[in-house]
Amino acid sequence: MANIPDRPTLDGIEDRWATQWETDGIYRFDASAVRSEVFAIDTPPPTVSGSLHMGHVFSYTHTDLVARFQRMRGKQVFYPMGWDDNGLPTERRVQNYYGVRCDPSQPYQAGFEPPFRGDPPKDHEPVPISRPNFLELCDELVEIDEQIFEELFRRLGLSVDWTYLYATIDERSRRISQRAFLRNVARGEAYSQDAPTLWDVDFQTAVAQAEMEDRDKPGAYHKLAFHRTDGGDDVLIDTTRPELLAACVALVAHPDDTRYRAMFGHTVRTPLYGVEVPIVAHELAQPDKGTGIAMICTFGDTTDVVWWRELDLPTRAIVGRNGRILADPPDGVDVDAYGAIAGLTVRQAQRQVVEQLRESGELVGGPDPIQHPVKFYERGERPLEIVASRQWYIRNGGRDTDLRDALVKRGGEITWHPPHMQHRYDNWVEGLNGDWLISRQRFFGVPIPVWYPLDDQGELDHDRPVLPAEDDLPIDPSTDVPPGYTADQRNRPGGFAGDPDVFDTWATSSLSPHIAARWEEEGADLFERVFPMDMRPQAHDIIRTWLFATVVRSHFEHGGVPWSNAALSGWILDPDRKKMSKSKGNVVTPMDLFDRHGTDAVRYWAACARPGTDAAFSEDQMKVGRKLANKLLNVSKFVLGFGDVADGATVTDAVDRSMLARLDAVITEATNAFEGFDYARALERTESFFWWFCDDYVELVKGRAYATRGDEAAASARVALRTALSTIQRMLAPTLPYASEEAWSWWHDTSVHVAEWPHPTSGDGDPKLLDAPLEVLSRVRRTKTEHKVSQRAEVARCVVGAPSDALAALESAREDLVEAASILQLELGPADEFQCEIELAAST
RNA sequence: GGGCGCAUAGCUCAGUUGGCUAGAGCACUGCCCUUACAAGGCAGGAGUCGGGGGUUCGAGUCCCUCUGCGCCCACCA
Repeated sequence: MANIPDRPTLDGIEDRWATQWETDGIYRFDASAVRSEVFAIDTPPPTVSGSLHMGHVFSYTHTDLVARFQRMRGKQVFYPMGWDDNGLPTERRVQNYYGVRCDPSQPYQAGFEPPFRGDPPKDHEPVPISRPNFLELCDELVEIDEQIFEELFRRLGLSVDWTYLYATIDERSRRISQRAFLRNVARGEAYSQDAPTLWDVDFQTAVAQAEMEDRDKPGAYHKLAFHRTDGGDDVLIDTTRPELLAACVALVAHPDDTRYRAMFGHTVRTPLYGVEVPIVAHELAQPDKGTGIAMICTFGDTTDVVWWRELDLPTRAIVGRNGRILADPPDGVDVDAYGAIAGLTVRQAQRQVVEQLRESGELVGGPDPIQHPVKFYERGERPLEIVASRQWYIRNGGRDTDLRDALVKRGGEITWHPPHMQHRYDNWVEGLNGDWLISRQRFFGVPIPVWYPLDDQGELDHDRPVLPAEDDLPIDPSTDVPPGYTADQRNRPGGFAGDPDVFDTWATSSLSPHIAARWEEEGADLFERVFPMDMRPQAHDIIRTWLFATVVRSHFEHGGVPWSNAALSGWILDPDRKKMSKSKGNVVTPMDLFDRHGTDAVRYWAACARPGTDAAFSEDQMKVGRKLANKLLNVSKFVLGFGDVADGATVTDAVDRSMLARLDAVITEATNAFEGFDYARALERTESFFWWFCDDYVELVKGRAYATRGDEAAASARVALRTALSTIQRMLAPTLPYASEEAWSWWHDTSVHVAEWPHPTSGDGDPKLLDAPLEVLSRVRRTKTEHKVSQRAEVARCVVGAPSDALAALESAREDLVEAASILQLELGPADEFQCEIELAAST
């Protein structure tokens, strides 16, 4: 018997065991394992440009629970970690942290020192710096942030193999991301196109459909009079965007609308600008909206894009990439009227146009305020505009029914936890209305590995992109020179130009299985050992982005799904059921909670939430977890305190066999639950058995175990106690890795986390045998409580009547019962129904 | 407008093919220093299972319907 402390404690065990696990490498993945021996996890790489919050603790714990279970089941668990550090969030953080902004027109400054490191004053005007300088600061800051993340995840006890750490901006990620893209290009799955695109005017980048969200904003209907060229009455239209009047290319009504049917084919002149535009018909026009006839502008919204494309209308763009009205009007637009809005922001332009319309008398109604949904970039502050620009796309079924159907079918090949999350996937894929826009006009990202030839006039030829060889990856087309050219031909007629854009962050993170498993990297055969992976854990709000994008990439590259299971986690809510947010100042830092309650306790709280359900933040629940961990140490001390059992000692007593039979049922249930990713159910069953074991079984057999009735009787109890303890320690190990390891270490040389997950003992005990004796014990306790005496007080006489089955059970537990309840005289007799009379001894 | 989920004790939630008197923890109250544990243990009160209807010998559980809350999606006139 090794070293059981006199006073077991949870204090200090976390540092000790975290260090030991790292030293022993117990979470190392065996890279020689073959696919069938592996359980592979596609860990979500967290965005590092922010602080870690309880949501991270919550969902990453869920994954770790499954990982630990699978490891104990004998699987080689591939459990990598990654940082999603490329992309806009990091850029924004760098701007705010150093007080700079990226301006690609600035020259590079060697040894540049940023004006601030953390919290520039609010009135500080960001210093424009070159792209390379900006990227250096990005690299510097993510390194700091990643260090903090790693410390937290280690403390949380994630059984990650840290040797497989990756970052989405690191060289391997860039190479794999570019390689996969080139394959997509080669197969025709990726293409570039000049087309109307959702555009954020502040970040000045294109935005994908998946990053767009509706926000309810106030707006107003303005009723405008268009003048018929054939001399009829004015045509009245309602619009919320009068500032786009100069971009108007047509009016549109529903083909069946009798009010307007006669006008189709005729033309009107726009107010203010006097442009002649046709009246056209299209089914998307809604007769019940506004006056039933709408103006089509290039481009006011995505419907305008559809009309423009399907009705083959001209283009009159007036909004620039910076969100301001272009300096020069489109052809045919009245120059004087247009001059009043040139250079204004969209908002200013609206006021100006309304003023002009009032003066001209062409504003015949409104503004009438309304609330309506407006499209925003999810991180943006001003409404999205639609501008025409050349962008790269990957096909995703948005323009191709067959592909869409195939991708929906792929979704069906994944097992979803919980199952109803699949609806969100189906819903999203079926509602796609365009291909996946992957290029971004940003800086800190994986460069799009493409150059374009310049013709003799210096015009870009986008139709014949120059691609790098795979062996040369990763490349940066802004500094690297394409094959067949020399550096001095850059941006010269007859030479080449590099694509200035980077990939959207999802375009790289959609390859997380490939990056983690080093797909097609030199000398690596890891990928074949782990792919397709077993589990993709992630939050449900990024089904439409990360999950779907990963399926798309895998579908194209491998013709299959990237993983067999998707486990979706829920949100953390305030105790008052609102989504936790930083702004409300109610965020507690995870480290602080680890310190106050212990990591196991925090993990316990997370483990209590069923997969996919939202959970309330609850320190009370953590206290329960703390109690459980504490109890585990104490009961371990008690059981192990009897010392080693003699060789060959077996469980002979029916009472003990009954307890083990109950335990077997719990093992089976917990195992099945865990196999189905339901860590919460597994814990709940284990935990409730555990408390029953401590409160009832242990109390019942305690005396016998002390050898009050001889060594042979004691041996049965001791063997049973140790068998149960071993099982319980192992079953609690995923949830309480620290306390379980601590208690396990008192009688084992190796870690509980690589111990074998328990199997039922397949004994022949009767699980119901203990019901009647424990009922008597419970009644005795109640009687003592009611009479306000100590539980140690003696029972002078206890008369129990019971049916034959229960009577037999009581007989077999008689000695244990008498001792545990301090019964002086126990009389058992047959009765039709259970009855029990208790007579306390005269007060002591 | 379409889709999905939730509603059980004051609070957080179990309740998996329909089946004894609906459970647990927290909180609350009372008792007990019982040699594993007082950062503990034992015990207690507390619920018209959101409303209504139906199927059934029997419904928290299945069907219909209504209400409330939440999430996802949707062409901004």
